[in-house]
This record gives sequence, structure tokens and C-alpha cells, in this order.
Amino acid sequence: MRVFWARGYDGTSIDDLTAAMGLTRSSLYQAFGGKEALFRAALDRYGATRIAPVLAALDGGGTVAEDVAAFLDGVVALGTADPAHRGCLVSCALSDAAGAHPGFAALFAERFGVVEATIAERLRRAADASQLPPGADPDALGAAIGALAHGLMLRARAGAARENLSKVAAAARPLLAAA
Amino acid sequence: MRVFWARGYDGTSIDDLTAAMGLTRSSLYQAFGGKEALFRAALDRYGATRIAPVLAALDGGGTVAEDVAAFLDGVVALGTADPAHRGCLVSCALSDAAGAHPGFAALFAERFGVVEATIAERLRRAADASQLPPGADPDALGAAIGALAHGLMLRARAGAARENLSKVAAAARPLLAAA
DNA sequence: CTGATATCGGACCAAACAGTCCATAACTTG
DNA sequence: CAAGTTATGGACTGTTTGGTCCGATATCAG
Repeated sequence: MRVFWARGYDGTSIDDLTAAMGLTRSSLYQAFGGKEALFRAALDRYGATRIAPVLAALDGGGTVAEDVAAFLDGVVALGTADPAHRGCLVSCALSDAAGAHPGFAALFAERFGVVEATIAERLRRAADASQLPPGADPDALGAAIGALAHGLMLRARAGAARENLSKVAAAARPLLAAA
Repeated sequence: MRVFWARGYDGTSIDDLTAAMGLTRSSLYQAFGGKEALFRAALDRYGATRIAPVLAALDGGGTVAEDVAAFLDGVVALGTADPAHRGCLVSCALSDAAGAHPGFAALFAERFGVVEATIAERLRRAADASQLPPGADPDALGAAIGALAHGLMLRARAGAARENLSKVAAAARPLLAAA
């Protein structure tokens, strides 16, 4: 997962992977079946260990503005925590792989959709509690916050510092101005 | 440019390029020097012919909210216009290449910075005209709008329809609520 | 200890890769 | 038109790619 994260799908060779994982080619092929299957497994692991905790901040128990701010902070932290793995495996590696390898396109859309749907669900709860402006569309607003999050990940990949991105995330607060 | 756009840097071979460009390897190497230099030339062309017109919408002569909305519409249009070239050469291809090829990291940051700086400049003009809330930070807000734009590009690559993304862009309007 | 089974290590393969080369063809220019 | 220069075509090279194979090693049951 870390190798794909740092170098992308096409930029990673089987030798890179065996070196990082400490096993030989045969073991890798025996255990995972091939590069593509291993990448899918890495994406699963990334989703479970990296994305899920960040999404969990949306259920932090605060106001919708607080929870979304915490979510965006988590995004920034994930994208900038380790200089060797800047940005996001999905935003950076999978988005590119979806072009050269059509099989990844659906996977990319699916990963994207999970994030948007989770945010939208939180927003719908806020709307029910009248914490959102009356005319707001939770789905569109959720997608906008998701797009912002992915954009922050790209900016992290380009080398932005964490403090800097925190300010950017803070600048997005008007999206959730209370009614 | 189109081949890199569709298939990414590592996903594109010299043969792909010669086939699309209608010339032979020697001509390509003679004219551009190599794959990396050709990619840089493609990025230049992309910036001049695709990104610059979209950024120009920021000087559309409307209110800051109108100009930014027009800019985001342009982003959505660029990312969804041609099913063969979904998303953005910079957001999708360069972000990945920056991982495997360190030389591209600076280039990626530079391309990103141009967009943010252009938006921030427009916002500063708005602030001078008191069209922005008093406490707003034009640099941070510009970076947020830039991140949103790049996130929309990723969503376009994942296959989102234009109408859909237009709604998402519209949902971001509160970012520019007048003071 | 023995025999069956699962795992491992490293050599191996064909294909694809980026990049080079030189003989030929097409211009340019005096 | 002829000499000099530039662009082109396609064969070639050494390397790296993802993937396979088989002998050696470890694990475990009886």
C-alpha cells in the first residue's frame, strides 16, 4: 500500500513491491495473484485503515460545521502526515490508473462515491435538525465538500504544508453557514 | 497532449505518441528530445489552450461571485467535454507522475500555484471593493476555490456528468456570500 | 523419524519499454 | 541545378516489465 501510495500504480514495479514487503515474487503471486489484485487489496487496506477513520470524524457528535471541520482536518493530516506518502492513494494514484487501465475507472468512481455519500448523509441529518440553510441540497453540498477534500489531497501531493492547508480548510467554513 | 491526458504519463508509450502524432521515433526525439520533454511541452500547450481560457473567466467583468461561478463552470466544461479526455492533465496525470518522477513534483506545485494565485488576485480585487466579508483571507479562500476546482476535475475523471458537477459547483456559492 | 503438503527462493521468459543509429529522402540556398 | 543541410524511416539495443517455473526448504501428521 505504501509503495503504491508513494509511486503510483504504473510507477511501481513488482520488484519495488517484493523489496518493500520482504518476500519473493513467487510468494507475492501466490498470495495475491498479480499486480492488479495486489493494488486492489492495497486500496481496500487504505480505505479501512486510512479513509474510514477520517470519515468517522463526521460522526463526532458536534454540530455539522464542527464535524465537517474535523473531517477536513483529518483529510489534511492524512495527506501531509508523511513526506514519503503525500496526498491520497485514491486521489493521486487511482485517478491516473483509471485512465490507462479501464478496469480501474469503476473502482475509482466507487471510492469517490463512498466519501460523498457519507458526507451527504451527515448533511441530511443536519438538514433534518435545521442546521442547514433551507434551500441547501445535501447531495450537491456533500459532493462539493468531497471535491474540496480531494483537492486538498492534490495540494498536499504538490507539497503544501499542513498549517497552510488547515487555513485553506478553514476558509471553506462559509459552506456550512447556519441558516 | 491528448494521449497523455487520456492515459497518463507512465501509461503512455513512445509508440502511442508516434502513432497519435503521425511521425516516427526519430522525428519525435529530434523535435522534442525525449518523453519527459515532450510531456512538459504538452503541459505548456495544455496550460495555454485549456487552462488559460478557463482562468480568463475570472476577469469576466461581473461581481466576484459571478466571475468565480463562471470559472467553475469552465472547469466543469473542460473536465467533461470529451469522454476520451475526462478530468485534467494536471490534476490526474501530473499528480501521479510527481510521485514516481521527482522532477515533476516542482512542476506540479507550480501549475497548482498559478491557478490559486490567479483566483486569489481576483479575490483581492473584490476585497478592495468590499465585495468580500471583512475577515476573509483572499489567499486561503483562493486556495480553497482552487482545491474545489481540482476536486471537480477528479470527479469528472471518475465519470460524473456535466449537469451533476454544475450542481456541485453551484453548491459552493456560499463561499462567496457577500459581506 | 518418515512421508505428504504447503511455502519459498531465485533463475528464467517473452514482451514492451525508452532511447540510438545511419542510410535515405526532402527541403533550402547559392 | 547542385551542394549542403535538415528531417525522416525503420531497424536495432540494452534494460525493465509483469508473470511463470521448478528445485529447495519448512511445516506438520502419523
